[in-house]
Amino acid sequence: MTAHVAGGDLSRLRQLNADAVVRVLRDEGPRTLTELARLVGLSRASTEDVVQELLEVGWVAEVGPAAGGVGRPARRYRFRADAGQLLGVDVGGHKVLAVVTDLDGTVLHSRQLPVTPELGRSERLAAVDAVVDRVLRAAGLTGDRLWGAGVATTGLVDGSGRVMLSEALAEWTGVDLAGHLRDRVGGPVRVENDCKVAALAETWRGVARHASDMVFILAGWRTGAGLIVGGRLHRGFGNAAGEIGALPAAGWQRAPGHLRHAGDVFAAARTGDKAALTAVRRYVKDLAQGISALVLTLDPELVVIGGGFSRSADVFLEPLRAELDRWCLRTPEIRVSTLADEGVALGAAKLALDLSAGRSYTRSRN
Amino acid sequence: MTAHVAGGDLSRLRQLNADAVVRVLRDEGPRTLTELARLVGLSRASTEDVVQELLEVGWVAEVGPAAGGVGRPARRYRFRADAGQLLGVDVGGHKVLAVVTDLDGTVLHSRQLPVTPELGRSERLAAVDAVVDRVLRAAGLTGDRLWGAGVATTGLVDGSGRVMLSEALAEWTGVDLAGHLRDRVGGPVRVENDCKVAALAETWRGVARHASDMVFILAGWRTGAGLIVGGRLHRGFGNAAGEIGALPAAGWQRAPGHLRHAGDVFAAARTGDKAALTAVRRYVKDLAQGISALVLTLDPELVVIGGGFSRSADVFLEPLRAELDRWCLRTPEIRVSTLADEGVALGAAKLALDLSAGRSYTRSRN
DNA sequence: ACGCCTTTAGATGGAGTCCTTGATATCTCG
DNA sequence: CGAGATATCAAGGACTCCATCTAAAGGCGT
Repeated sequence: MTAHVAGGDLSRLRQLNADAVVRVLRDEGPRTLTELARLVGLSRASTEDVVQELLEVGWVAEVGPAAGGVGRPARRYRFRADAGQLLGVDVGGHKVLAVVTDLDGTVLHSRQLPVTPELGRSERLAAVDAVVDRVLRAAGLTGDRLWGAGVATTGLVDGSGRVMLSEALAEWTGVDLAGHLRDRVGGPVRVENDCKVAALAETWRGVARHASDMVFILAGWRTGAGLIVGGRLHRGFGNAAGEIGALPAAGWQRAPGHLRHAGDVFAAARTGDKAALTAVRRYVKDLAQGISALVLTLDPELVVIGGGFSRSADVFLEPLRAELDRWCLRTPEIRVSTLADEGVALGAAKLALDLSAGRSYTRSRN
Repeated sequence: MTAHVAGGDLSRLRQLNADAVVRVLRDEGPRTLTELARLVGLSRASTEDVVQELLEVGWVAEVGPAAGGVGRPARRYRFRADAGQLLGVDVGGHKVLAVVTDLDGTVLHSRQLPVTPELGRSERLAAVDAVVDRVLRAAGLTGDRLWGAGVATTGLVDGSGRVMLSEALAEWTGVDLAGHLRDRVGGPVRVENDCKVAALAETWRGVARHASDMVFILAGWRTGAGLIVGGRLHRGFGNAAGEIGALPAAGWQRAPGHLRHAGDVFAAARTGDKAALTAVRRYVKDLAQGISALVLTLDPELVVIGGGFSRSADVFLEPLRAELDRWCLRTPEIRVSTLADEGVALGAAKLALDLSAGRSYTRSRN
């Protein structure tokens, strides 16, 4: 058992207060000292001291005072999202995508390469290297300047960053992705399943920003899920949480198969094509079985639909809602992801950010 | 959004350290100052100061020094479980059970009354009053001496302690249980679903003490589940987490029906009775569908079987394990609850304890 | 332009908590 | 009975937070 948040030194208190200040500035935007003091619950004097230290270390910066208002103009401070950069990599079957983001999750640079599911292990790793190389060059960064890197890929991933099982990608089981990346970037590296980090991305920058219990559905030619429980990514004891597709009653294995016959089924369905509509209906029926199992288990506030099919959500969202109503005690709100192709990579960057949390807020003493 | 653990006052630091000391003494048993200091990470002098304060306030007590050993004998301190008492009430269909426990969850007194599912609302409430009355009298306590009270009952319960929906108990939907109890006991009162609190009890005093992700199954004439996720009870957005029985593929509604025909099916199955074995097999099959949906969703470390049938677990545990192996990616460890009839009431007491957490550790400054 | 009002900036002293160091106390072992 | 080991107790110093006071910097009315 690790030590909880078990008190400690005086410096720990300062750490907590600095963390609170940073969090407020990050979440609420630029604030004056007086506002900050009220929001974090410290006295003005102490807040000033904390901010002074954060200024020196580079976590915050001063912005021009707000115009208007009575009294002496207050200095205003903002979170310095540009204080560090994060790398997020999405290693998929059909593309490898890497992004460099700032600490707020704004994508600064993005590069990708097309690949195929059949590609061999070393070729895929080479593609990863190439994409990381390019995006770092575009950002004008070397790997050791990064605060951290996150990698997302399909399949089960173990705690050390090794791919334990990947059915969709050739020669991918057993790859030590974290080890591979660690040689190329400084800072910590973490590998995680793509559905899981996509869920992270939705709570960070997506449509689930204020949900503490959320189910993310990756809807595409593969189907998967990522769970946010109690505000945190839920991995499960063996990192296999959310793998409801294994349940035969949840027809996630066969679900996308219904869509395979026509060319662009969704477009056809939009025009009223009977066969396409039937295919979509079948797809939704299978998909809904799995989602309702997840929803009944967790009773989330929100279900977010992402993945490749999400851009056609207008076609199947209503049928899905109706189908869920049949099974769920309380059908949660359903929203469609707006993060497009970058969702997974963005979530990987968030993984990196969480990893580098607890970076020192305090100036090192002499 | 509530304020996280957002730093604050100096006194907050003392609070955290006192909390750490109390937790260590509670979890690890009596310790000397030197051991305590190492375990909580404070200096010896500071630890001494904290313990001194806890002694004055009554959270800890001194015990005789350990015999043997070289050097000056160290004073030893223990957590004072008897510093407060908790009330836990289990309002079920067939019995109403109330316990008074100490802060460690040791049951000091226990009283129960038989009831029937058909009993009217006011009669059931009268039974609750009677049982609470008796157990308090047995403990020599008045209601206002209690630190808190927890109540568990079947059905969905809302945040304010009102029963939103109960199908098993007559006239029970809409009862304001918390309000009813609040008139009779001092301290905070909380109401929760019985499966959920039974899960709590298992992590407190049962077989799941060190599991942070656990699925509790209440197996009886009703079937239900309670979830521990990330070390905490997971309630869900609408307090309906774990209601997987609503999924038709999980045959939890009909599962116990298979057992209804024979008298004591489990006893018969134990003797090799064919019909009984078939009934049990069918029961297990239905039960396993629901459990595997929960397990695939959460990937818990542990599944705990409780409820009335758990005393016959020897008959169905192996078939259940085998059935789960068919569906689960990784079948978790399965254990049988040892808390017997008192599990739910004990969990209710834990509910009360969590409620009164954050009670002051510090002497009030004049 | 000048003074008044309001709000913030910056400085000072005090209180609370923790740490380090050293002196003293008590037990075991030889 | 002394040496060694370990614990208790006390004093001084460092760090963090708070309350309070004075100075500064704007807007606004005259």
